[in-house]
Order: sequence, then structure tokens, then C-alpha cells
Amino acid sequence: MVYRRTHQVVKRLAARRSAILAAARDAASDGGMAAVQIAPVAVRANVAAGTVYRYFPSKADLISELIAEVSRDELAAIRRAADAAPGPSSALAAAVTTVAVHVVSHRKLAWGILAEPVDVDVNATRLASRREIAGEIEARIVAAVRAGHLPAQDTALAATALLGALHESLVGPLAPDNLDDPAKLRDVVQTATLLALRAVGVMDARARGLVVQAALPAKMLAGA
Amino acid sequence: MVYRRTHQVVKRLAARRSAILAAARDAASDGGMAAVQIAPVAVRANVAAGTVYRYFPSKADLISELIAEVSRDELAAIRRAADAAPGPSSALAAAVTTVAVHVVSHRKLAWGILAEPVDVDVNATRLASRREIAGEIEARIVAAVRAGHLPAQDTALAATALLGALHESLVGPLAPDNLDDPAKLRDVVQTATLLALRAVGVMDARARGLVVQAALPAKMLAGA
DNA sequence: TTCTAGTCTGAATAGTTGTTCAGTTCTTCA
DNA sequence: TGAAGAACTGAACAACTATTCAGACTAGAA
Repeated sequence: MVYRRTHQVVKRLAARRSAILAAARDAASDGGMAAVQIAPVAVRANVAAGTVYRYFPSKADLISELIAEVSRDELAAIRRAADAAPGPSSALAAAVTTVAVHVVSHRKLAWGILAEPVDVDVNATRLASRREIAGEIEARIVAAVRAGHLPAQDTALAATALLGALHESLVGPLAPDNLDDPAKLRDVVQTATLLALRAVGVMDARARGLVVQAALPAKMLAGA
Repeated sequence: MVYRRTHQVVKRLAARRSAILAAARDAASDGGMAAVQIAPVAVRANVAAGTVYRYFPSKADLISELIAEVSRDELAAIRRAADAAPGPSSALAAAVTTVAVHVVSHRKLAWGILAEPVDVDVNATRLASRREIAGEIEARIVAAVRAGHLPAQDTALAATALLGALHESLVGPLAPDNLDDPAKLRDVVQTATLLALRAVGVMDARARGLVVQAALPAKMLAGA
């Protein structure tokens, strides 16, 4: 044997794979999933189109991995925020605020990950990712119900509806568009979070308090 | 002049146009917007592919008209239900229930109309239709706020979030799937409606009452 | 019946984009 | 340095579909 993968090569290959994924993510951030086409992604990653196929068997695999990666990040952020909260209601509010901040910060990407259909079959991956995030929200709702802060309810449906309300009001086509202004952005995030919390049965007055508390990280992220 | 359009011909042309639109609607109901392709639609309508282009300048126009037509029907149904209600809160509940019943009854079609991107540019039409429906819901929210039944709020965002919650929980990928059972279907519609009403600030207890009242037409439609 | 203009047909065309692969370049190691 | 294997390139290919258009067909008027 006259050729073996050295550590250096392994690192380069890994870096290239990451570069391709990052290029896909950039493309999706700019123009949604429709912009994740092999040729443009290859250009962004500084490789030839054929090279993409040395790292991903097909476009579907590339997009699946992109969705999984973004969702993994999202889930981790939600858990981090919720776990840092003092009680179940605050945890739910923190989780919801985190989702809200994330989706408004990367609207095109969020739209692509969440809803925008693609010509290839990535539904399984997308569904799994979505289920994980909904599951995390549902767990927080369950905790709040157990603590007696929320009425008993169909928590799965509630989690789904809650996410739907956030997504639609923040990244959907009817979402407000002048979100460059940080103050306006914070308002919109707070309002959407308030709506989401009320949907699952948080009392209006209490919800307002939770939102104000939870919005702190939102402000921080928005400023970053 | 040796040829003029007789009444008979005019009627035949109109009928054919309707047939093409109906075929498109059927295709969308079966397989979403992706299934609305010229050749299959032409087959369904019993015409040749080329004939479609004698009635619609392009696929985008066909789909735009399909969206407009479906939305028109939807809007009319919402208005009818809301106007028949005794007060602003009931009207809102009736409007929301109507939307819920419609989307669960035609999930693929609703998904196609609402969210599924198509390769052609129909965003303007889709946006306009969506705005109309959101506007109608918003008007009902405004009325309920004026009557003192709901807290003051950003009604535009509230209407959008409300629709998002409904759509996501009823036609989204995480929506429950065993909706063939009418009882289950009614439950889901009621639960989603309850969530939507609570989101805009209807008190839990009151919301439950409104939902039960408004669910009557839902049951009727589901049975039909 | 026959002429004419409108209507319909469906095979051919054209544009788009994922995928392949023969040839080239790079990396390792004797 | 050179041989061998791995990685990369990018033009060519393939599949899918919206759109066109020359010819066939139909309906109306004389």
C-alpha cells in the first residue's frame, strides 16, 4: 500500500464536508431551500459540482443533513434556555422565546427548514427534526400542567399549535417585515410569545410577566 | 363575417374553462400543488395539453385562479358563519371553527393553497388571498376587543398567529392523522379552536363554551 | 354543401437542474 | 523522484415539464 489517509487528509476532508454544508446553509439563509442547488452550493464551497457527490450521495442527503444540523442547534438552544429557568412556567416561556428569536433571526432559513417543500424527498428527516422540537416544547407544557400552572389538555396538539402560531406570525408571508429595528423586533417577539403562551392556557396577566422576564436573552441575541 | 360565437359556443367555452379549473382543484386535492401539472390536469379535464393554454396564459395563471377561487369560497363560508352568530365572541369562534373544519376536510388542498411552494410565481395571488382571510379574522378580533371580550392587542399579528396555530395543528406534518373517525375529527377541531381562541385572550372557561356552541356546524359538515 | 374563422390536438421544443464519469491533479510512500 | 491510489473537475447526460405551433377538426353563415 502506497497511499494511506493521513491525519492531515482526514482533517481536510472533514473541513471540506463542513464547507459544503455551510455553503448549503448560507444558500438556504439567502434564498430558502430553493436556492440550495448543487451547482451554486458547489461554487460557494469552492468545489466543483461533482465533488459534492463525493461527500453526499444525493441532494436529498445534503438537505437532510442540513435540516438535521440546524434542528440540532435549535433544540440545544431551547434546552439550554429552558433548563436555566427557575420554574416550569418560566422554562416554557424561555423555550418559546428561544424559538421565536431563532426564527426571526434567520427567517429564510427557518422557512426552508420548516415548511418550504423541496423537490427531493426529505420529509422523513424534516418530520423527525420537527417532532423533536415539538416534543421538547410538549415536555415543557407537560411540566407546567403537572405543576398546576396550565389546564389539562392535549399537549401534543398544543405544542404543534404553539409552534404554528410562532412560525406563522414571525416567518410566514403575513409576518411584519420591518424587523431591522431591534425595538420593533423585540416587540414582535414578545407579542408572538405572549400569544403562544396564552394559547396553551397561561393567564394573560401571568403570561405578560413571563414574557418580559424571558425576553432578556431575546434582547441580547438581537443585539449580537 | 361567416363565424360568430353563438350562445351555445360561449357556454361550451365557459364549461371547458370550469372543467379545467375543477380538474386542477381535484389534482391539488389529491396530491397537493405538485400534482397540478399541465398534462395530468388536461387529462382530467378531457382536453389536450395545448388546450389548457387557450384558457390560461400559463400555469402560474391557472394556479393563481385556483387559489383565488378556493379562497373566495373559504372567505364566504367564514363570513356566513360569523354573521350568523349572536355576538362578537361567538362570531369569532364561528369564524375560527369554520376555518378549522375547512382545512381538516381538505388537507392536501389547504396545504397546497396555503403553504406549498410551487415552481411558478403565484406569491402575489397567494398573499392577497391569505391577507383577505386574515383580515376577516382580524375584523372579528377587533369587534371582540371593542366589545370588551378580549384584551387590547396587535390584532394583525394575533390573526396571523391564530391561523398559524390552526393550520399547523390541523394540516401540518405533525397533525394527527387518524381523522377518518368523525368523533376524533370533531375533537381535534374543537381542541384546535380552543387553542386559537385562548391565544387571542379568550378566557379558558368562556372559550370552552364558545367552542361547544360553534362546533355544531362542524359536526354537520363532518357528517356530510 | 362549402367556405371561413375559431378551436383543438399532441408531438416537438426548450429550459432547468440533479447526476455521472473520463480525464486531470494531488497525496502518500518506497 | 516516481508509482499508485485517492480526490477533484466540469462538461456531458438524463429526466422532468412547461410551452409552442403546424396541422386537423368544428361550428356558423351563405
